[in-house]
Amino acid sequence: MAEVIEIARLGLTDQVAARLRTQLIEGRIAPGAKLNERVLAEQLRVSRTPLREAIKLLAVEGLVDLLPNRGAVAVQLSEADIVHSFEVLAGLEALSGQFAAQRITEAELAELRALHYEMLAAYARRDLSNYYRLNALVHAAINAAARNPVLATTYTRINARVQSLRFRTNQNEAKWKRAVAQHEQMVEALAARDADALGRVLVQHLHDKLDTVLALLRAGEIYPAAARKA
Amino acid sequence: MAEVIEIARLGLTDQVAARLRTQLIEGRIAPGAKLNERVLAEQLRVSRTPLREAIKLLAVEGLVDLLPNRGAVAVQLSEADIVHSFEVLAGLEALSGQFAAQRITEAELAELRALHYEMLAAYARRDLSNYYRLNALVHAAINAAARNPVLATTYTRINARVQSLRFRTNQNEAKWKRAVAQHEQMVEALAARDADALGRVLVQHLHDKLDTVLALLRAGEIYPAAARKA
DNA sequence: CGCGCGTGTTTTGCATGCAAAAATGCAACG
DNA sequence: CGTTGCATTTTTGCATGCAAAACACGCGCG
Repeated sequence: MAEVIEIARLGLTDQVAARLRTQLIEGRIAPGAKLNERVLAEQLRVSRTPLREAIKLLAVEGLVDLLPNRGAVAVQLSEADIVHSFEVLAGLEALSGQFAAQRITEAELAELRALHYEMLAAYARRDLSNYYRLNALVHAAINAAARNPVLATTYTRINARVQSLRFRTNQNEAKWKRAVAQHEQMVEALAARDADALGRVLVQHLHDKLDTVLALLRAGEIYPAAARKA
Repeated sequence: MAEVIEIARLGLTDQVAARLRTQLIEGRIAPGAKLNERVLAEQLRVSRTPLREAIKLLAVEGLVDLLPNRGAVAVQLSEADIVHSFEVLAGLEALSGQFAAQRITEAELAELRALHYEMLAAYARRDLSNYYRLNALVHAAINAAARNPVLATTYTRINARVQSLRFRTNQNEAKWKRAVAQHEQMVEALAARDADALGRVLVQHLHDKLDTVLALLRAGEIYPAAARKA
């Protein structure tokens, strides 16, 4: 809270935490993989102390699982974990949407529209990587418009857990089209300041996403049998 | 996630974190107070290493503020922080209520009623401390009935930040009566499995609580001028 | 009298060392 | 051939040591 203004370059612990977080979210450290302190410390060129601190941070964030006296492993979400996470994410997005609908400025709305059109462009080109990037920016813009930092960080933290799963979805053309249509509705609802409509669209959007992820999970495409070591 | 079954006694870091967390929530460490590593390490009879790790955990949880190269201080919530926290808590409670209304069992409902009546007894006796305890148990029971551990821990974590404020409220008879009436409505809505009604009551309940806290804050009764050192 | 500056002290941040717990390998035994 | 027990090795957990940054204080200067 009460964020200090100074830019304060962060300590080693935070740098290490950031690097590991990225690797976990992007799946570069496979779910279920054991995090060996000595090995990671050498890889990252730091001593074990800041590394250990970073790992504990990530444990609080829910990205790694801490086994007492036996180290840490990258979390491997069960189907139930995924459902629970999406349930909360949907609730938080709906909340975010309601606030955003009440609080968004014309300038923010204009920027959101711009992002939306860029996203449509990426969709038209079937440019998946840019689509993802812009998609994330749209949701971030809605969160920003909600003017609630607590909500924003809470959402971000839970979202991080399922981010790696979402990386691998959306090959399906029909679902993609539907997702784009929902984004269209989001912008409309925001323009109309219709909080309830926006909430409904966002919940539905997340629900669809959950379906996609679960389908892939059940098809065994997400956790390919044994998790290899990091 | 994927909680291991073994009871695994926790390490020093977690014990220290738990003790500090309690002290912060109960206000025994005053908001704004600086946390000196050497002093705390002596008080808790541990070396600085597990203490430092614990402090960083609490920073992620939002209970302390970390100033790079200058240690940690117990968070002192601004009015905006409080409003933001309550907005999210209300959203999470509403979500929790919706799930609980759909998923609560008869046995759980019976236990909830029992807790509710115990709470009424404490209210009748103006037994504030038991009222608080039972009040917390009622909300915990609703969270449990929602069958979503992610939601439960998210709620608990954000609630911890404002817990110390809630400790000092409810002297006001009229507001207390209103809070009890709202609890009555919660039980009714749950019995009727009316998710929307429950959600509305919970949101209103939190909103009233926010009003109370803000009133006290503005009266200067919560952060009494200068925060003394720990 | 106020303000900047330099020095000594404190405090944080990180690396390293050491002990305890867990994993591993191996051999003896059923 | 699998299993159990023991010794060795590895790995985690905590304490301590050391360097750098922040702080405190007094002195000189304007």
